[in-house]
Amino acid sequence: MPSGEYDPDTVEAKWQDRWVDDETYAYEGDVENPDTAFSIDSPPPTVSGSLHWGHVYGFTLQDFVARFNRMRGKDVYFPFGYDDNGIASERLAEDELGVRHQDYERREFQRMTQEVCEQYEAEFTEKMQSLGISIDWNQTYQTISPKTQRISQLSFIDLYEQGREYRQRAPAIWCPECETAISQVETEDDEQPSHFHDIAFEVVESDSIDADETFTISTTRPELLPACVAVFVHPDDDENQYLVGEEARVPLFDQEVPILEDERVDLETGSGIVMCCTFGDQTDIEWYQAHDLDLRLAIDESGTLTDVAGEYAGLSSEEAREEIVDDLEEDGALLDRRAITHTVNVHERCGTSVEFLVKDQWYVELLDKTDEYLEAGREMDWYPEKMFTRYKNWIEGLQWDWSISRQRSSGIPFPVWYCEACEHVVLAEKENLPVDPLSDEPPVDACPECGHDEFVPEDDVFDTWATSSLTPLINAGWDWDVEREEFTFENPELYQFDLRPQGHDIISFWLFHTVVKCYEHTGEVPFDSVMINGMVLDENREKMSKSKGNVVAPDEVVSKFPVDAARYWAAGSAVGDDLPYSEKGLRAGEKLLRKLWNASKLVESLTEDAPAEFDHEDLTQLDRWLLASLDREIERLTGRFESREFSKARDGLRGFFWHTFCGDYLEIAKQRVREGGDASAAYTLEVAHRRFLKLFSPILAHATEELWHDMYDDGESVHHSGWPEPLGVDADFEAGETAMEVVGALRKYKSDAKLSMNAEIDRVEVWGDVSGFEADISSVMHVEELETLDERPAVESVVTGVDLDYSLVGPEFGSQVSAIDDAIEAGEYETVDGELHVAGVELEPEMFEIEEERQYLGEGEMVEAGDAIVIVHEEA
RNA sequence: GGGCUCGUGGUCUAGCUGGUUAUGACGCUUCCCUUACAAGGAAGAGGCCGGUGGUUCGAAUCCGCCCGAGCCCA
Repeated sequence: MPSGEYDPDTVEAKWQDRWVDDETYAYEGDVENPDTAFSIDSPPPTVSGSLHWGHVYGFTLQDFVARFNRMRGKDVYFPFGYDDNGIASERLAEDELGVRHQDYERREFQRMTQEVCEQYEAEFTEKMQSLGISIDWNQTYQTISPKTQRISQLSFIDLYEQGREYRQRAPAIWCPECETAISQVETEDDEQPSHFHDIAFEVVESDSIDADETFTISTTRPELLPACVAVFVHPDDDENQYLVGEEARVPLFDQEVPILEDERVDLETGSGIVMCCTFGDQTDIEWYQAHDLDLRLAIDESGTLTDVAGEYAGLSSEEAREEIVDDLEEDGALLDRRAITHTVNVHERCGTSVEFLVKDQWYVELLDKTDEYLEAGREMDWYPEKMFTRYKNWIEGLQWDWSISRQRSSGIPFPVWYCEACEHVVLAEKENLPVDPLSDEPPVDACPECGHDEFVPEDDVFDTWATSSLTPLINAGWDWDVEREEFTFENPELYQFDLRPQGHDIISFWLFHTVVKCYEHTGEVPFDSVMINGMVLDENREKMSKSKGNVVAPDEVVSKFPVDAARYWAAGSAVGDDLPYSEKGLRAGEKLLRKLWNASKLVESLTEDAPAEFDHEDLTQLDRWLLASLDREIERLTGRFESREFSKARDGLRGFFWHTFCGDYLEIAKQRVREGGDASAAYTLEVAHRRFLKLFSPILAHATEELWHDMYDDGESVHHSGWPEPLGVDADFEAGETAMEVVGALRKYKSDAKLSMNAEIDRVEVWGDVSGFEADISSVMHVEELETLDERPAVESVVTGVDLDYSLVGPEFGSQVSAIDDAIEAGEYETVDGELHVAGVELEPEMFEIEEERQYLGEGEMVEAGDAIVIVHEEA
């Protein structure tokens, strides 16, 4: 029985433990009847040791959907994935164990990583459980596990066999210090001192160019001269326009390269003419792709110059730079050398300037099927709908296929070998997966193409998105059935997934790639619906980031506020909109918890003798009115949960509970029960209260569970108690509304008269239909004698103006509306037979309403109550 | 630089298929200890709906431009 103050610390921890121990949220898994499952494909967070507040927000929104559907009788599949297949966890393992991944066989290092991650995963689990998210803890997976590796490799093989993958040479970002490829997100900008070298290039003699014509190029990297493949001039650069279409001769190395024009030339830097080398920076790569330039690879993996550099081959790039500068000077080609600082791309981990290398890389073909992928996106329901635009724009802006190769030493390997002689691709057998070609043998003894018997293993690994994009397949147990020679699902009833949650920042990567891959593997769009969540901002509406130091730690919040208060906060904005962290929002949640708790204590004390059954026909007007109003609220609320309008669901339910139930109804009902043992009221209180607990349960998961067990059923969780259906009770809504307005008017009267709310009032007259509610009004407002008037009391009405219905007047009279307004303002109008004659036109009765102020001249004091009139008589 | 989204009292928001009185909550002011709750109740103040043009009889709402914020891409 609820008593005293609500103690969330104890209550929440108790239920979190019990939910886990009792497996309250376990997925039953009825494969027979796929319609009962409601499956969620929740993107797994990166295991790096801490969950941030954004995770809490995202998971809480998913939990609203999960709990609502569970209440509606669905068998909810809510899994949890640990994303430990990535750079973050690789580094974690290296740091914790004091090792380098290069020193281990890939599989072994992954086992070590998995072990290190286990501790962090346990922490994740504990934290998620302490947030009360209704995850089924029997359904977890790790992206580094052999099972996931198998699925990733199966995916690769399937796409290859479908002809959706190809291999091509392309630039990769390379750290010469770590001797590894890195992704663009692992680079950062760094200001470094350097030198600008002004170097004279000769123009190759032609019909329009004389033999000794030269121009100047400014570069910080003269060692890249041997890699120069073109020279660029800006289209707006009138002075140098004559060079476009000619050829330039590179000093010292003498290769002749085209002079082209391109808008990406920075006119402000150096001479405004720039050389393009393969590759010095990102722009060089763009030029290479845009202008179909040659490749001249002058620097290798270790930062050493190659044979392309002729006599400089074998030197490090620093050594080569110095020698080349010296030789240029000797030749007279070095016109100037000056110190500058400039921004360079460095590896965030070691600070070394990155190089661009050209590597063979695997691609998933996308560009030929963008229309289909767009259509696939359209087949899903988007919450909110507007976020589909981002998916659409992303697809429409695609310019390259998806590169899935990463030249890293750990990660999930490509299950591929190449024939040493003819480069024929040999794939692993599906039943043998996962494999690592670096340690495992290919499945054939000789090349099926040329018969050669030596193979080169592919040493690249998959881009992590290539694995992250398979979570629906991981969850549904996708696998290759050797007997039947087809792909199968262990839990086919889960696919398509009913809900895919996703942050709006990664729609383009995570969601898009997942849709593409699953669509290609199954021929079906993986998700029935997508729910996009916004970002959590700090209290000043700024993005949370470690460097700003404005990150909110979940632990801190939860130690200060109840988890249910955080859940209340999370329901505070439209899905898809960013939400600022707000302690005020959390406090509002606490207030609601307190209100619910206190109201429940009261209901408990009033319903001890409540009958289990009561014919609804025999309930009093007020009781039927309350239940019928609750019916309406349930319908509204259900619709809002269905359309994932959590904020409206929350505020609507809160308002109804707080004002209508606690404010209007409970005040009356408690007197009826206390003073007369009213069974109708006691029954209604209990029915309504049970329903409120169910309705609040998706949001206030802990408090409702505690109250439910205390008051109604210690055996079953409120979260499995079933969503209430409307009772279909008949009621006179209008009379009920009027009665509540009369009560409100009497409260205002007392407030204005500085009377206490339980002060007695001698006599009240009411004009207006409150039939059936008279006794309720009297008892709650302590009215000795309440009289309803059949006739409108003698009220003197003073016309104060005319209220036009512009939605009718506007279309009818158009430009005359302002004249009508002016005439009314000036009082120049009259009513004739119900019509309003004004400014030379006649308005129909439905177009206007005469506004009047009512003054009561009789005895007692008049209080307005909407359309009703209340007259208070005090004997004094 | 390009695309998308957002901008409403001090704060967070509803409304945004155009209709004149802009919703609710938090905070604030005044009053009320009424035995569920004073962390409650009643009343009240506070917004020219980011700015600026336009469409219209009428714009928070539709359109153009500008400013600011967030995200993605370059």
